[in-house]
Amino acid sequence: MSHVLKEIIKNLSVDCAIFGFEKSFLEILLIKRKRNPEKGRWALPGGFIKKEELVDQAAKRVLEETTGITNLYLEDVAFFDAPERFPLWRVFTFGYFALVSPENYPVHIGIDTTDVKWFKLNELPDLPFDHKYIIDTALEKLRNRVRYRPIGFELLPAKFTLPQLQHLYESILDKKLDKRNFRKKLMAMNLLQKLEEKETNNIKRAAYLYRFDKKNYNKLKKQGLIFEL
Amino acid sequence: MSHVLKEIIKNLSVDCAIFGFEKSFLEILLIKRKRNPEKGRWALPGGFIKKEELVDQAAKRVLEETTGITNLYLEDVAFFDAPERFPLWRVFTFGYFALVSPENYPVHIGIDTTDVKWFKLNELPDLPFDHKYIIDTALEKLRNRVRYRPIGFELLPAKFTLPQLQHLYESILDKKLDKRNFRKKLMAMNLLQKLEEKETNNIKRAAYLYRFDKKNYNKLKKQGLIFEL
DNA sequence: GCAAAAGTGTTAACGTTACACCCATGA
DNA sequence: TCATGGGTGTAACGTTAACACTTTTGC
Repeated sequence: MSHVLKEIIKNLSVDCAIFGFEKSFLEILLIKRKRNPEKGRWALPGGFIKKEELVDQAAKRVLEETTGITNLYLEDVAFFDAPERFPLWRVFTFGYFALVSPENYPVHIGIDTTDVKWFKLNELPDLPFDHKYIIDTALEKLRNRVRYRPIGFELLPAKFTLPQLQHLYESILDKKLDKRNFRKKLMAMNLLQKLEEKETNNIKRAAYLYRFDKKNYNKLKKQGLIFEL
Repeated sequence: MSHVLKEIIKNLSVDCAIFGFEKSFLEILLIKRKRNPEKGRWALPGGFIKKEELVDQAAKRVLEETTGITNLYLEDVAFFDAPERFPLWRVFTFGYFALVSPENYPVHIGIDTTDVKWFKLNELPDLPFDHKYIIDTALEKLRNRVRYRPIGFELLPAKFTLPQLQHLYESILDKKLDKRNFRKKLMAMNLLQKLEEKETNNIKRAAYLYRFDKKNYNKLKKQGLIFEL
C-alpha cells in the first residue's frame, strides 16, 4: 500500500456536485472513473479525506486533483451515510456543491480519471453509488442558497449582463421571472456596478455589462442588508 | 477490548444539544461524564456511531442511553471536524439538536454518566471539547428552523396556551413579539385546535388550551401551505 | 424594414406592522 | 378593588406582482 493511501481515512470521503452555467443551461461536471469500483462510469468527483485534513480542505483538494479547478465557491450540502452506498466497505461521504464560472472552464483530466465532461442537468447519464441522490440534494440546497446569498454571480464571468443573470436564476429556480421586477429588486440592493461597456459578439441588441461589487456587499451586509431574490 | 467497543466506529460520533423549555426559559440538558477524557465535567450527551448504524439512529440511541429520553424531535445540525477537537485521537462528530417536551422530563441517569441536569441557556457551565460551539451552532439552526417548521410545539406539552407558545418563540428568537400579530398569523394557518378547557393552577386569568393539529398540518402542507412565523 | 432581445414605471393586491382597551381572576 | 396577564380589530405602511410599449441592432 502506497504512502499516499496510508494517509487517507478509509471510511470518510467527499463528493462534489460542480455546477456550471453555459448557454442558459445549468451543467454539472462529471469524471470518468479510472478505477474500480464502477471503473469506466461517469460519476461525481470525489475522494477520501486525509488524516490531518479538514473536510472543506479535502473537498478543495479533490476538486483540484480531479479537474484542475481551483479557487471556486464551495459549500457543504449534507452527509450521506447509507450503509451500502459504497459496495466494498462502509464509507460516509460529505456532499458538497461547487460553483464554477466559465473563466474556469475548460478543465483538465486529473488523477484517477480518464475523462472529464460537462453534462446538462437534464441529460445526466446513469450514475453509480448514491451520486444521483447527492446531486438532487445539492441542487435543492443551491436553490435555497441562491435566493438568500449573492452566490449566483460565481457561475457567471466577472462581467455579465442582466439578462444573463436572470436566465441563470430562471434555470436554477426552474421558473420564469418578471424582467422588470427582477431588475428592480436587484438594483434596489446596490450590489451591481454598471459598466460603460456592452457585451460583444451578441446577435441583436447588446446589453450593458455589470460587475458584482463584493466589497460593497460586505459593507452593506454589516449594515444589515439582507440579500434576497 | 469489549464486545461493545468492537462494534463502534472509532472516528465518528454524535453529540446532541437537547433543548427544553420551562418557566419561560430555554434550557439544555447536559450529562456529567463518567469517563475520561474530561471525566467529571458537564458535557453534551454523545457517543460513537456503530458499524451498521445510520447517524440518525446513533443520535437516537445515544439520547436514550444517556438520558432515557425516547420519541423526541431530532434533527442534524452540522459536522464538526477540527483535528484537535477530541484530544486522544481524531473524531469527527455529527451535531444534532433535539426538542423535548416537559412530559418527557424528568430524565434518568444512563450509561457513562454520573449525573444529568437541565441548565438555563445563559447559565451554562464551562464545557469541554467544542461543545459550546456545537450548542451555538445548534441554537442558530433552531432559530432558523422554528420560524419555518412547526417544531416549536415539540417543546411544549400536548395541550398548551397561546401565551406559552409566544413566550417560547420569544425565548428562541430572543425578541419580543406583538401579541395580536402573533395570534393572527398563527390562527390564519389553521393548525391549532382550540379546546374547551383552560389552563389550571395559574395565577390570574386562565388562558385557553390549544392542541397542534399535526394531521391537518400534513394535509395542508400537501396543498401548499408554507408554515412561517 | 423586420425580427429578436434590451430596456423602462405604474398600479393594485397583499402581507406586515403598529397600536389601546376591556375582561377574567386571585390576592 | 386592584394588580396581573388574557383576549380582541383596524388602519397605515411597505412589499410584491402584474402588466405593455419603445429602443437597438443584425440580417
